[in-house]
Amino acid sequence: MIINFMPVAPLPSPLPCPRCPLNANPRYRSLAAKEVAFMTRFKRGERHVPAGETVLAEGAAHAHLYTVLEGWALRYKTAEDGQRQILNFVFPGDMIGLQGPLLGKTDHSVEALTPLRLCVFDTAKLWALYQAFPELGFDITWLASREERFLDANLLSIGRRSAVQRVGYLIADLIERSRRSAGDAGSILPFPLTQQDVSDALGLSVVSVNRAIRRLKALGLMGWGRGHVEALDVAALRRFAGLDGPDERKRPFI
Amino acid sequence: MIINFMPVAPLPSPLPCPRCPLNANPRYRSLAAKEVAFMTRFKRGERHVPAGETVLAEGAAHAHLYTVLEGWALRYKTAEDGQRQILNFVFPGDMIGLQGPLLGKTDHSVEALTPLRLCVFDTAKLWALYQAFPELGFDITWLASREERFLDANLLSIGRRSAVQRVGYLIADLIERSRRSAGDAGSILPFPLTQQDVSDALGLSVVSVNRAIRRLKALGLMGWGRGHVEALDVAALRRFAGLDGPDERKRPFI
DNA sequence: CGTCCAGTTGACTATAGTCAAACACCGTGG
DNA sequence: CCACGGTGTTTGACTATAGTCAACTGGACG
Repeated sequence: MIINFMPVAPLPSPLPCPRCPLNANPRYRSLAAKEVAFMTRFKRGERHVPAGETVLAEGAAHAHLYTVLEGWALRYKTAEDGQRQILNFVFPGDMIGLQGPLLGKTDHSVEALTPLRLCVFDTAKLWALYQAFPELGFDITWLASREERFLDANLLSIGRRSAVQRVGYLIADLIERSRRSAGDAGSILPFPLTQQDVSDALGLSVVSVNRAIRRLKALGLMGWGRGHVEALDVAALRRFAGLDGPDERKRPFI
Repeated sequence: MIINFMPVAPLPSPLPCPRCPLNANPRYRSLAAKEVAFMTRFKRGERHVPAGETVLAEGAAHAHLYTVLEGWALRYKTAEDGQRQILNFVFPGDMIGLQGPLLGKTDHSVEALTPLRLCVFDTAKLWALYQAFPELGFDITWLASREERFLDANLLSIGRRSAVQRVGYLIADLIERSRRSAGDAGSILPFPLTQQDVSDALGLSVVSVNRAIRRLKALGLMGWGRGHVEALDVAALRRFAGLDGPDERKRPFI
């Protein structure tokens, strides 16, 4: 079965902020008219990144800050011996590149998993945003804090769970986040990760990931095919993996 | 050898902000007079927590927000089976409890490793701080972003390094952070973690941690005794563990 | 002097990693 | 339309790293 991932047609022109797709998502907290007006001036343009390409490279100084409008990406670091560790996944509404303007350099890289549509901001204007709209600054802290919570959970998962549980955890989590950003789309969901990606995210070998996946399939908890997963019993999968109920509250974005 | 950790004598009265010990640390970015004046109003009082006690419990709603003035703490999560995973360590100048007011609940617990002196703020006033001093809001985002970077690094360590390297990494990192918060204090440093703590931070068993420590001792990279470590060759230890050079820039605090 | 806790050690087990080969699917070009 | 190549997945056999269990040591403290 082939599932075309996200209809990122070669989009002609940048979307004006009032028609921002994020603002239309009922699961996201929408911005007030005044804020949208400000964002229009803050927005610099758009950037489209093909799947597999690098958005941001570790170490470099970056002039831009992004919010994902469409698509998935991943954040990773590379160890001395060349192995990579995926730190987290990036979904629509998430920001990319905050570390640069704050800490002076970015310690991780970001790569597109699917074609990506990014909203571009000038890092130099970040401070102006805090001054003009403290509530947006607050939202940025919110986003940073949420990222921290994801990392906390990943750390617990990698540090203390078995290979099968880890895989279940990751997939259940991604299913949830995917549905939240794109709306429920039946039980078969596009899933742009390879088993190699999963192993890089969980600190496992590809072989172990493969065996874990087939164990989860045998248990009837999920299905896996090229480019998609089947959400058979997400509640049971979450329970198996030690994930608690998803957070249903609306989330902000910038 | 016995090393008394931190001279937290039963301190009589809260320190006024102008005499805040953090502001005196040359490695920390000091606050402007106007900011100190604001913080004086923002500060609610102080809280002293004995070593081993809980500062903040997972799940609960907390009315307070803290900045560590003196002492070490650790942030951890508990897995379903009761095992704990230490997420990160908390040093003077770091904030505790930000997740509560931002995300609505705290997903981790915090425990004092040494006697702790905390500066107490009302979470309800956090938003007022963003409005009155956007630059302080910016600094809070800075702190959140820094925490994220620590977690990124830990994730790489736990996911992709061997037991010995992980232990070396953690100890080298803690030596660096300890020195930064307290000033260099010779090669023998107070170190309030047990090997059990180290194993909980690294997703290892105590036995493995013990063997790793003696391997590092045999290599002449460090020393270990009850309540202290000996920094024999920190540069070599960092290299061995895959840590890059420490960040020398001044850090903010609230 | 005895208890307690942290640390240490050895023997054995288990989980996950490595290596290597085969397979399945998809896209390409003849 | 089919052969071919590449990538991603699957499997088995073997290895290695770290975990488990259990006993013991040694210092600190009452």
